[in-house]
Amino acid sequence: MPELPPRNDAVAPTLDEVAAAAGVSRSTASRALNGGLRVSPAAQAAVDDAARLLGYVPNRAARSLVTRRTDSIALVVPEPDEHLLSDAFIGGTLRGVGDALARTDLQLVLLLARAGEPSDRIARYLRGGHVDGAVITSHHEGDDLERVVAASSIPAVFVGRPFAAPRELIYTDVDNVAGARLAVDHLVAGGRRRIAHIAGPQDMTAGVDRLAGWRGALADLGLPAGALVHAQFTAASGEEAATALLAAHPDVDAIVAASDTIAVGALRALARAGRAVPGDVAVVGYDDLGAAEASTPPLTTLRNPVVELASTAVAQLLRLVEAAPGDAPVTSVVFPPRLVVRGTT
Amino acid sequence: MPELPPRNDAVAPTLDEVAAAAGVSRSTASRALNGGLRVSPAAQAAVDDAARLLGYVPNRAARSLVTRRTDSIALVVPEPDEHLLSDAFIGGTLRGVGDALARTDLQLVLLLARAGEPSDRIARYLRGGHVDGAVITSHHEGDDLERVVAASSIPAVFVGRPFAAPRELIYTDVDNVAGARLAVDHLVAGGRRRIAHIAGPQDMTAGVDRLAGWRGALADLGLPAGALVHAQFTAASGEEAATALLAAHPDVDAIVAASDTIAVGALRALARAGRAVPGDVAVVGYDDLGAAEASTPPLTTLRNPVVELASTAVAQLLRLVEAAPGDAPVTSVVFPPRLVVRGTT
DNA sequence: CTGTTAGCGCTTTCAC
DNA sequence: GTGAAAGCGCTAACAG
Repeated sequence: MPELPPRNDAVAPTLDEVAAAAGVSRSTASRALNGGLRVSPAAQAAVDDAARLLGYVPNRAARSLVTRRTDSIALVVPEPDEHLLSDAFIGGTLRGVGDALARTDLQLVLLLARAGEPSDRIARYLRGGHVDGAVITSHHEGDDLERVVAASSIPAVFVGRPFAAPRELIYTDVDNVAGARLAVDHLVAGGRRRIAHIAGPQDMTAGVDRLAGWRGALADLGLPAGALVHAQFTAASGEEAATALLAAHPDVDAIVAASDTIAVGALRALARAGRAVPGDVAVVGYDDLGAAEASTPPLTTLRNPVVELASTAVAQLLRLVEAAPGDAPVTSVVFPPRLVVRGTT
Repeated sequence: MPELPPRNDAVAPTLDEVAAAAGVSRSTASRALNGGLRVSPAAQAAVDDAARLLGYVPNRAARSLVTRRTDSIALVVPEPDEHLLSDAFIGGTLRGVGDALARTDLQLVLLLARAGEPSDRIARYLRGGHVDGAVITSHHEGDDLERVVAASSIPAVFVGRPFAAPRELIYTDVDNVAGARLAVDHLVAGGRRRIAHIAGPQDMTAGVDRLAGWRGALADLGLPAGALVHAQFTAASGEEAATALLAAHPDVDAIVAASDTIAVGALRALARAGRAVPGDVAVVGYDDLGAAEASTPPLTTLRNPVVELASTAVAQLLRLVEAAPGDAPVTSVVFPPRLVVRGTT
């Protein structure tokens, strides 16, 4: 039975103490603790016991100083606006990230941009080598994260297609173009012909792609270009946009909204205008993150698999981080859209 | 003009390189970079320039190895369940934390419990000294975080009153007891007398306190003990509970729900039962995190200031971390409740 | 005000 | 299989 050194409770035990307790050298203790390559069973057992007894937890700072790995990845949220934080987006994303990290012992560092602050701070952090990689979510055109990532050598995966250099930047996304087409097809199959779109912000590819899908579907079906208005991803903005839409185009019989929040606002505008849903006007939302199901009537919508998007992003990132020179290249992943039919169509 | 060493782009520049570029010793460079105490203006300028030119970013691992500070705090989410992640809770919490961290250069490490996993991993992490402090949110009775925190010396602040040792554990919370009383008072003022409660989970103090407030208010007002059912913090559970409630007590004229999600479910049950709201039955929710305003009709509710709760928790934590022996003790902070009257009362 | 000198705790050659 | 020694990048005495 090895002699145990006095336990200093205020300070975490060091590897030296574990080694001493186990009666081996620090090197052997280190090896034993890190997979046990070239360690005798006896030494291994002694070290394991000592570590457990002492409640040893390796000092990550010391380790990463020498390994040059931090065993942590960053989740970057460049614009924590109302939309992102109050919707279920961030929650779903966290769950996905958590799931993907579950089998690892990586830590998650959250990098939230601060209101009105250039992404400079985040860029410095990322290139400072403080994390092994980054998942970047809620990315807007104009914040220079794309450039930073492309320029630096930090492994990174975007959640949601970035604007530029799609060949070089890796991302996960749902096929927003196909999703919007699905919405139009569904509405047309339901007999609608005057299908309007309330587009989302065009500084996010989700907004751009959904608009493109709606437009493309109408064109492909030989339908006239529908009415188009723009909105932010909020109910208030959606309500306002829908009100304007109804005023300018009283004959619309369907609305494809760029998000469920927008659709909920549209529903309100329709109610105020005395239009029955789906009797007079059908509505399709986008995201299915809770608001769609909770709305009255429940929204027909397109599923945005944010949990899967996030967990896949982390999985790809880990591949990127671990990549050896000869490995198959890590690729972007695009999920197919799925229509969820409820009460508004 | 100091000679610049060749810039090695693959590796971040070290303090030595900055010092060499500035023509000073490493210590002087270090001092200059850390507030510039006892550094000549000339040296300071030279170091600043060199650091900027080289794009120097201090290595946190190396720094924290010697300072014994990590310059990061943890946000602990012991049970990232459906409720927490899909509601606006986590988003609001993140915003609050982000706000409070804005003036610091502390990093945020997110510790998410994994499904079915004992909080052991989190406990080890916290006592491993990997963070300077922790904010613990969504804490349930039974996860041993309280014990861990009380036993270890890690500075910690709970968001939401913990169960045990309230004297020793610091927290921020809204006064949930007073909030529920406010709800009852409001309903009574509106002429209601048969006021039921759909209680939340009793393994969270929010659920316990809201129940206590409802019960206490009825007693104080000399009203008979109202009908009581239990639910999880979800709409589906709330609907189920409300259905049972209406079956067992058809004469209720008001419901105090332990959360807005529960209230939304109750609204559905009432609609299905053909009871007009607020005509036949008034409903008060709790939280006002978006669901209340979005519901049809909009819910009267009690505001749960999650953003403030979180930012205050961080503020108190920073005080705790920085505390010098003689300082005034850091205390818990309890916010008064605020009733938001909308369409259901 | 400045430089020299020691480490912080850990992994990793490199001999044995 | 094991230990000795070196060093990751940084800060903090301590002399000067």
